[in-house]
Amino acid sequence: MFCGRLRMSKAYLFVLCGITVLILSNPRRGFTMKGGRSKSETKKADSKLSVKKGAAAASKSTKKEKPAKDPNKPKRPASAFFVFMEEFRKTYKEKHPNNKSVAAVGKAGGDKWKSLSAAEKAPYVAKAEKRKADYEKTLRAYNKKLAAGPAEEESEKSNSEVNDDEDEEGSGEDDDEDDDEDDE
DNA sequence: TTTCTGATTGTTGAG
DNA sequence: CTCAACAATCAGAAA
Repeated sequence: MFCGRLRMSKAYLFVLCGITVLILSNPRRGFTMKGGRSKSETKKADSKLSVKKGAAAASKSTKKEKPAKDPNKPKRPASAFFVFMEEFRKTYKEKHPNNKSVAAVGKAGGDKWKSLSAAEKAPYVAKAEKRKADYEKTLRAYNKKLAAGPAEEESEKSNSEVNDDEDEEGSGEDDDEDDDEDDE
């Protein structure tokens, strides 16, 4: 505590090591304001204060490495838990409108999630899978774009670009197959 | 003003 | 196979 926040995130390390990178972080406000992702990760080590920081710090110490942050880079698909959370958050907010801690919602959500049965998780998992499929498609377009020409600044002309040959949305949206839950 | 932090679990990516 | 990072959220805290 004397040091205040020792747990500096990647961006912070950059600042300490080189301010150059920080400058690059400025323009990103248009894309994602929340650059800082949580670092709680696995609680196995119970290391809320370190883990990723330690490794990152070591790396940075030797040499500053840029994580190549691409604005076009597709974000990872939300897992079933996150899908469930989206809805859970609404419910929780109604019950606790005064709550402002995301941590509280997270805890409650996690607890509730564990309380759910496989059958109950089924719909969420199904949705998550769908998201994953979409993610793959997006990632594919992203890769292609990189191959096409990542260094292209200023689009001179509207390029239709991403449309890849290949399937174009043929998926039947409602794939609600019977859920024969196989719970053990 | 802008960026980071917290807390949850799951999934993905890299080693 | 295993570990680590990151996915959303939202208001507050810090620089």
